[in-house]
Formats: sequence, C-alpha cells, structure tokens
Amino acid sequence: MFVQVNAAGGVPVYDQIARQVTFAVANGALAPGDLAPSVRELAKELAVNPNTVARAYRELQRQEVVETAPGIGLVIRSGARRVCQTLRRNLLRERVQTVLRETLDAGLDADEVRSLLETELSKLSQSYRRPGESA
Amino acid sequence: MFVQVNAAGGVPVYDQIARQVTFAVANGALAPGDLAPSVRELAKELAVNPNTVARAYRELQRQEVVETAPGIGLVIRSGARRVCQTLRRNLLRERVQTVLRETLDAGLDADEVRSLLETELSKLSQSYRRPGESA
Amino acid sequence: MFVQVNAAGGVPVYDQIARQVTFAVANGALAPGDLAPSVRELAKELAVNPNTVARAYRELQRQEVVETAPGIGLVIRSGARRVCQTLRRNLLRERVQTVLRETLDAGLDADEVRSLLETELSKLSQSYRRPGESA
Amino acid sequence: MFVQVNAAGGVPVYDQIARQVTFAVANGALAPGDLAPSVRELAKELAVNPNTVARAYRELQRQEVVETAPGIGLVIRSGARRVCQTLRRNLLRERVQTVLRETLDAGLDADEVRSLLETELSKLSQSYRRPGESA
DNA sequence: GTGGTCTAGACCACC
DNA sequence: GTGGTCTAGACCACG
Repeated sequence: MFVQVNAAGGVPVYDQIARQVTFAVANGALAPGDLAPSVRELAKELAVNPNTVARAYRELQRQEVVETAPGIGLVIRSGARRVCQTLRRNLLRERVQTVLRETLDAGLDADEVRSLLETELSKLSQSYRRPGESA
Repeated sequence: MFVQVNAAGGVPVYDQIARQVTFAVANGALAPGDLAPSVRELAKELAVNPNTVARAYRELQRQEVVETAPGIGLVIRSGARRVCQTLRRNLLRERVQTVLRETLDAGLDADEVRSLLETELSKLSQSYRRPGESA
Repeated sequence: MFVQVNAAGGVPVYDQIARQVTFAVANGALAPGDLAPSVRELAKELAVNPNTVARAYRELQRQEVVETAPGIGLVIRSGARRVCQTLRRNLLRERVQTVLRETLDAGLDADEVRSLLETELSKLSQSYRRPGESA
Repeated sequence: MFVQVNAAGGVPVYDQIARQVTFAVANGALAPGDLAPSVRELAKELAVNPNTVARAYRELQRQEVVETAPGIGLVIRSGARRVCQTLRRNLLRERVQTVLRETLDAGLDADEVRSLLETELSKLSQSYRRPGESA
C-alpha cells in the first residue's frame, strides 16, 4: 500500500494520510474513477483509529479529491489529478519557503544555504531513485 | 532587540524565543559572560507572559547555553558559542532533510527539487541581504 | 499509587514526581508499553496543579522515558527500563558523593563517616523492609 | 583561606560561607577570641557581594558563633566550638538521613546501599587524607 | 532588582 | 477523553 504513518514526529496522523493520498493522485498512482481504500481496511492496515482515517477522507472530500459513491465507497473524482497537483505544489512551496526563511534567519547567506541544500539533496536523492521500491 | 515572535504559525512561542537566542549566540550577537535579557524585560517587550520566556530560558539552561547567577540574572556560558553553532547546524540540517524528504516523497525528482529550491531561494534572499533593514 | 509528594523540603514537586516515575520504571512497576497515569488523574490524586504534573512528564519525555501518543496519553517507551536504571544509578551516586564530600569537608575522617552512615542506615532500613507497609 | 564558594550547584552562597566558617570553628581552625575575616575583605576575596557575606555573618551571629566587638570586628565567641560541633553533627546527620532515604525509596536494599556508600567513600577519602593540602 | 515554582483556568488539536 | 500551550498572578529565595 502507498500509505504509511508515523505516530511520532508531531505531524497529525489524519494529515499524513490525507497528504499521501493527495500525492498518490498527483502521481497517477490513484486515477480518477478508482476506489479509495475503505476506511475500515485502511484503519486496520495502519493500526489506527477508524475515526482518524475518516477524518482524512473528510478533508479530501472537502478539497474535492474524492466523492462518495453511495453503496460503493469513495471514488477519486474526475478533476482530482489537477487539483492534487495544485495542492501538492502549494504545499511544497510553502514548506520550502518556511525552511529557507529559517536558514536565512539563522544568519546563513544564500550561498551557504545552497551548499547545505545540495549536500543534503544528493545524500537523500540516491535512496529515492525508484521510490517505494524497497518498501 | 534580536528576538521577535510570531503567535500564529503553530510554532510554540517559547520555542521561537529559545531558537532565536541560540542563533544570537551562534552569531556572536550575545557573547559568553553577557547577561541575557531578563525574563520580565523580554516578556514585556514581546508582549508575552513571563512564564513563556522563563520556559524558553529553561530549555537554554538545559542545553548549557545559559546559567543562572542567583539574584543577578542569566549569563551566557563560556562554551555557549560552540554549543549554539552546533545546535544551529543540527537544527537546520534536520529541517532541510525533512522538507527534502517531503518533496521526494511527493514524487518530484532531484532536478525538479533543485529548481523549486532555487526559485524560492532567489525570491527570499533579496529581503535578507541586510536582515532587519526593512523590518 | 506509587507516587507521593512532599510539599515542604524545598525539593520541587515536579521533580519529585518525575523521579518517582523514573524509579517505578526502573523497578518494573511501570513497564514499556504501559500508559503512564494521566496528567489530570495524577494531579487530582496528588492535589497538585495539572501544570505541575505536565512539567514532570515533560522532563521524562526529554529523557526518553515516555512519549506522547496523541489523543491517547503518555506511554512508557521501549528502552525506558534501561534508561531509568541508568538515571537512577547516576542520580544516587551523585547524591551520595555530594553528602560524603560534605562530611569529609566538615573534617570527619573516613571511619567517623562510616560509623555515622551505619548508625543512620540501620535506624532507617527497618522501616523500609517492606516499603509502604506502614504508610 | 578556608572558605571557597561555588556559585553553581544551587546552594546559596551565604549558606556556603556560614557553613564553612562553622566547620572551621568546629575543627579548631578558628578558635574563640579570633577575629573572623572582615566582610569587605572576604567579599573581595570571594568575588561576592558584601551583602552576601554580611548575611552569612548574620546567621552565625544568630547561632551564637560570632559576636560583634564594636570598633574591632567580629570575634569568635567563647562557647563557639561546642556550638559548632553540635551544628555540624546535626547538619550532617540530617543530610545523611535524606540521602539514605532516597536510596531506599529508589528500591535499593540496605546491603546495596552499604556497598554503594563504601565504593564512593573509598574513592573520595583518598583525596581527603590531608584536606586542603593540594588546594 | 533577579529567576524559580506553583496555582488557576483558558484554549487548542487529536483520537 | 488525552496532552500541549499560554496567560495571569502569587509567593519565595537570592543579591
């Protein structure tokens, strides 16, 4: 499955779930018309309270990513891919801005920041050549 | 003064204070032997409860950045500069890693991440050429 | 319950609570995976402000004894037993060294110290054969 | 000089001074009729606020260890030696009891405590064969 | 004047 | 229900 949660770290579980579903749609791993995993199934798999999964889906519904198909479940909406790509772009941009602001607030200049970023990026990007491959 | 807090944003105020003092020591704006701004004074200046400032200082004390001189105030410890530089480096590295991991998890490849970072960095770094100048 | 506080004596209440929980984990009275007594419950039982208990738990969290399970409570971490045994050993050793140094600074020689310790220990140890029995 | 203070460690400075003078009298290093070091002189030597030294002497006066000899200074009173030996005994006994209670509260049994004490005592007592010799 | 501790009570997010 | 944060204000010891 494409979703995994990390209870520690302060990030709300429902948020992690919603975000990962959004990313999956943006990537095409979930396509419009597909059924999203059921609340019970996903809750069981993640060892998480069903309420938590339900809340994640509620967010996705509000953002027009999924819709309920009565008697069937939750399906990915037709316009979801574009929506999710936008959500993803805005989310990432905001996160990037925050962390860049932090480095500049700390007193580093732009080139020190660039070198820090490149160092860490080259370290990390190796493990991500084929994301999920080893998971 | 070198510290300012932002009530919104979810980051605890006591954390913002502690971090900014740490950065000030790392930068040399506060030197070992100096008295840190008093709890009451800083609380008044930031329009924040003294307990919140006290909590920030408690963290700094635990990290061996300041020590209490009873009846005098809080003084920057002798080894503080190195400690703060280490703290700053580790903090920034961890934040950078987190956000990079997020972008890669979202399905971007390394070059897309590079371009995103460079775009945002060049936008931001202009305002930081002389930090505080326009504030 | 395994914790009781003594308002007099100068020892901070939050410290007494943290120490006693540490000892309980070291003894096995609290095992990894267990839920620590809730902040509100413990505060009520000890007739102490919830903030004070929260502060004690904050210390324990910093020492990696407990971790917060959001919406659930505080759980004893997996490595906690070893950590607490180490904390206990270091704490006691330091306290013993301090008091021994005091006696030697006071001008007593080693044998005078031994006799003082044995006198007091035999007086006290009787009440502790079955700790809590007479309480 | 027989007095030295340690600002860190939480023990009030005035307390450290008073206690060390008490011990010096108990040992005979200061004898009845001797002049105690003047407030200014001692304050300067210890790099401490004169108020702090004054407070220490106030305590000693209250405990009938010293008395003011107008125009001369503070002298050790005639009965001081016995008084100081009693003070010392009570102080040490109380400190010893406290730490023993802590070890027993921590779950150690009497023999474990004995072994802990003996280990630390033999380590420490070596440096104290001739106290102050290397200072 | 300084910091440290504690109480009381509010509000938030999460489950 | 849970913990986390913050405010408001009191009291203490120290210098």
